[in-house]
Amino acid sequence: MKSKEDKLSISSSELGDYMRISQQSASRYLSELEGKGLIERSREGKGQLVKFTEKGLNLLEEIYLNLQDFIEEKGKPLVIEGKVTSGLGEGAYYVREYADKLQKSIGFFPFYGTLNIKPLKAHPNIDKYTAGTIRSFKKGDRTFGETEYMPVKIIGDEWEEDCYLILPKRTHHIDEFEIISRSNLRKKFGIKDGDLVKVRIG
Amino acid sequence: MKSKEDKLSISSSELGDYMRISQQSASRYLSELEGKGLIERSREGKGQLVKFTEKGLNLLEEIYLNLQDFIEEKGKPLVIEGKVTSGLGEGAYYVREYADKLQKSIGFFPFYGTLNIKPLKAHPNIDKYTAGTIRSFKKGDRTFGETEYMPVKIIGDEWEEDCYLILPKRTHHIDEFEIISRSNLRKKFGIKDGDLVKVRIG
DNA sequence: ATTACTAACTTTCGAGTAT
DNA sequence: TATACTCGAAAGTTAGTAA
Repeated sequence: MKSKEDKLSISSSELGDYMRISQQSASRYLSELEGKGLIERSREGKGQLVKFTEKGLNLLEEIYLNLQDFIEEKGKPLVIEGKVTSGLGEGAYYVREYADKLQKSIGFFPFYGTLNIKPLKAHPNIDKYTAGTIRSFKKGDRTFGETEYMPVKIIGDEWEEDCYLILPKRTHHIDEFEIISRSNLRKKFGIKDGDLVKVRIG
Repeated sequence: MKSKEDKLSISSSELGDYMRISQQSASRYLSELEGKGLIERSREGKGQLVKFTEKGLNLLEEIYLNLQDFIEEKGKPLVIEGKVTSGLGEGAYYVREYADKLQKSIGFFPFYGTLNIKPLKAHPNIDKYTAGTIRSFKKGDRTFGETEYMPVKIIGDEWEEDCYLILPKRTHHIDEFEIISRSNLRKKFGIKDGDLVKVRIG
């Protein structure tokens, strides 16, 4: 397998030997990876052809980028490209509830809405860029969960704006960024769903 | 943890939350990693300070380099720097036994000895550069195991030489390269133990 | 607060096989 | 030859605690 696009012809016992596990476990591993949609298989007379799916390659790349981020000590900021989406439309409600706490943390009173951005590809984990945390709190009988935030620059075709990215601690790994801003960016810059923007972190 | 040299202050329950496992398992993981010499710990009042050891960082780097090799489709050859060592001194004996088979495979009759080279740092797995295999065989009651080989260039300060690297399939992962050559390289170039050389593969 | 032991409980593994 | 199922054994996980 010289290229990541290649198919690999391997039998379950060869894989077992290579991994120093039994043929049975190797067979089971392959079938689990297939079940998770990470690889595709096709039976051959002797052995089977195995190749990564798009999803599998993305997972590998995510792991790779996380390691890269850790091992190569770059001062370079992280720039992630993504597509503007509508999210769940709850942004406005939550920002309203968190607004006064946000103001204390980030220094401005937020626009009642979020810009949701879905990254186009795998990217390293951004947790470590966290600048601060808003502790969980109650209003009446409703509990609002802990949320981290970090400064980011949102970059469009002909504009850019300093904003904050919020990272609710509970709903980890939806992989959609929620951006808090001073004003309505959709109106200010004429942004609409599907537009490509960059998020510069750090 | 912004740098790989940093210590991380974390409690076993924080780690458990982060990994979505129990506090007990997080504690066990840390203690296993410590047992394997991959991390160092020191108890703090609240939590513990954790940092990677040299060995741990090397393991991470090896994983990283393997992924890099797979994901970034470089045609660049792999160059690994290492130190000449004496190995176990068995080289001469084994080369003698494999000599006629080696001649058929690599096209020249090998010098009865190997140059052993110990890589200075982590490097990607070189299995995929294998050019051919010498099947296991018997001589009298002695069995000689399967061995793979690949062409490499050994590069010293003021010289270089085309050689072959042999990869005995049984004794995987000693992480010392054994080099087969046309003549006695130690004599030819005045190489001695501890000298730095480069191995160019692919 | 911690870390980490013990004792259940749960999951994973692989030898024996079926196909 | 293959792959892959079953099921008893081995390994991993965690609730309950001790320190």
